[in-house]
Amino acid sequence: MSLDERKLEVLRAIVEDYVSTHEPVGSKSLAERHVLGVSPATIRNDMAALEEEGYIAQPHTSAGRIPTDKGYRLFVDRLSQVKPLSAPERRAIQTFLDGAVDLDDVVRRSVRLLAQLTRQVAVVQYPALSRSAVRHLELVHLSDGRLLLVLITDTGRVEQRVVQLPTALGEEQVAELRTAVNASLTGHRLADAPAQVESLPDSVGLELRPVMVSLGTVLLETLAERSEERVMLAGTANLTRSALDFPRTIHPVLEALEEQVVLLKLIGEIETPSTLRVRIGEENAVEGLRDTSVVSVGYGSGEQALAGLGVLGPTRMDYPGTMSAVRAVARYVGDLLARQ
Amino acid sequence: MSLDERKLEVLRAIVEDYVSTHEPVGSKSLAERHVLGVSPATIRNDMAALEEEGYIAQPHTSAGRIPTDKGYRLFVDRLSQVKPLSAPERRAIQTFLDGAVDLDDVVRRSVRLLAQLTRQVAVVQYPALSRSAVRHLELVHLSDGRLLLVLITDTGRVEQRVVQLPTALGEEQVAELRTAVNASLTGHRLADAPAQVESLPDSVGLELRPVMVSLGTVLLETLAERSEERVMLAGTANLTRSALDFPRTIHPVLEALEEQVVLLKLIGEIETPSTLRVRIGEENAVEGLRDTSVVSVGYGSGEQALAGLGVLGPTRMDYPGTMSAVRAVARYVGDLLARQ
DNA sequence: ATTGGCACTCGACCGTTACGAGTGCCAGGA
DNA sequence: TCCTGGCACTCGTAACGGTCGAGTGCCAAT
Repeated sequence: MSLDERKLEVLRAIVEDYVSTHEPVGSKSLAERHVLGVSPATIRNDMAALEEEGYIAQPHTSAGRIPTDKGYRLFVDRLSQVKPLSAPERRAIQTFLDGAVDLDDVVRRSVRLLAQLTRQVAVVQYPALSRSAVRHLELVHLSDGRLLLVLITDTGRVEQRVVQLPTALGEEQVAELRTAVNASLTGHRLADAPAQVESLPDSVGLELRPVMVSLGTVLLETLAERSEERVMLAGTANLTRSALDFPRTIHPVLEALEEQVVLLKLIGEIETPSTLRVRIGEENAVEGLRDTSVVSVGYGSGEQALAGLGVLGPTRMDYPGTMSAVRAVARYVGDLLARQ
Repeated sequence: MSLDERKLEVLRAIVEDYVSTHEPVGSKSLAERHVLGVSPATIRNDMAALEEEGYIAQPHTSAGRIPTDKGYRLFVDRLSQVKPLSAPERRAIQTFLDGAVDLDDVVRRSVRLLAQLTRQVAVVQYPALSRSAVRHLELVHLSDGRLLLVLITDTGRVEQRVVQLPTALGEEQVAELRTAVNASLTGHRLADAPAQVESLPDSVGLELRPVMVSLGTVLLETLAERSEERVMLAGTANLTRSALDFPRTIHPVLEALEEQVVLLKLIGEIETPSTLRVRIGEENAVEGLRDTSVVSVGYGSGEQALAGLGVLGPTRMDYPGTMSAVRAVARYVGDLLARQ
């Protein structure tokens, strides 16, 4: 039970060495590479204790020790201090992101940046519709009794859906609809949309009410279906940099990454920005991601996060470095979107 | 030089066996599994000739033969007949694609479908802007002297860019701009946009001309930058299904797939629809895709292709099956977009 | 032109051995 | 009580050597 100061120090040393060398670490090399002030024999005793407690394990009898998920967890919680980024790194982030011309570009640039900085797989979620506000709603009249509904949010997201009309419309009627919809929704958060949509039909002439109803339905549908759905991925190739990272193959990992739902589970579900979350190995409920860790965080300007972003890599990753990179990128992206 | 009928038959048998077993094929097993009417010894002679001509090769002395890129090429050009899809497959494609609600959805569904049908990596390019026509242009006035330009094409693609205004504008002025821009561009193909944009400034009042100029500039920029740029990928996990498929690792392949430019080179550059193109191994100019083949085709309703789609897999792939799946999906997608 | 026979090549497989990194334990010392 | 050097032990890896067999090329006979 008792993990005194030195044992923790030994665990830290094991994690650090294992992360950098990718090989089980033994008592002798530990004593050489770190200033622990004791002999290998003493370290061996500590290691035996750490193994007893489940923080480290031996791949086989005559090998050194590697950290377990539990060991990494302790390391992340108590032993690591967030490594600040270097000045050039900060500058690189800034200049790279500042060049973005629209939301797509922001997301694309940040996900690439994150992949490059951490040398891992990066995931960035688009700002959730429900947490954005309506900037403008546009109705475009298509040829045959159909209407294209274009929704533009204050974070720059654009969603479109075709609405099948119950009756054909004239241009002036479309204009009336457009005015009414914008009057009641522009500036409002989309989370409040259901209430607003409720009262929409009352704002137009009698003969337009059925049209307004189907418009409202489609709007709510879009909100429900696409609310959190979009994510962007980069750096998949980083998974294969060192073949030793994954016991069997990376197949299950790639499969998991193809599932949007899974990605959203990993990155999403974030309420307040800038609270880093680290999920290590088995802590990922997803089968197939048992040998990976996920570092994620919410981004956004205000109190509430707009969406999440993060990084996925082998359990054996550089946690301090990854954590600081993820946090830094999230901050910049949040600021950037606030300035839009 | 002379490749008589039987030698071709032997080559076909070798390709078919190698594709299905993934192992070098020898003369004896060839004689057993195929009705060639001759003894293994004769086949050996033919194989020696085929090797002499460069159509097959031996991994090492005491092994069977495998096809070379040149061998696959001959197979694709002269020996394979496109395998028609089964009725259930056709139906599956139809029902799966018909459920799409907008362009994003169409692309997402087709790329997944293609990956699933071929069990390989699928790539679908968004309809090229330059080959689409303008359905509507919307201008949304942002707070501080900026304008959001939203471009909607007849294929359902939506692009947006923020325009930095030289001077602040009133709502009526924005309306004037909107009317003018739509009047001159709606219905026109975007390939003709440069000419149209030229004359835009003349269509509005004097004081709006500088604004119109910057608007035109941004429009052309968007066209240039994003014209062909967007693609969607699926089925990356299929690369790892059989570890034997790639001599070293799939790392270079994954890296190549991360580069949009590379993907566009593979899938794009297509003028007429429904002409299948097969690029085998070394024929891909891209370093890192030397062990893969790409089957691609243009899709679109009319004479000219809107964009391309295709599939990437190990050189040792089921060419007839892949080719028919790619062609079928392209047809359905083309029809679907024409119906929009 | 085709075929059966035959000698040859060479990678895959398997058991043996040697090596060495790393461990656990123990007895002696601070 | 805690630390340390010494030592026997374990076990995975690498290297070696021998066998096996699939597959070949060649040749003489049909």
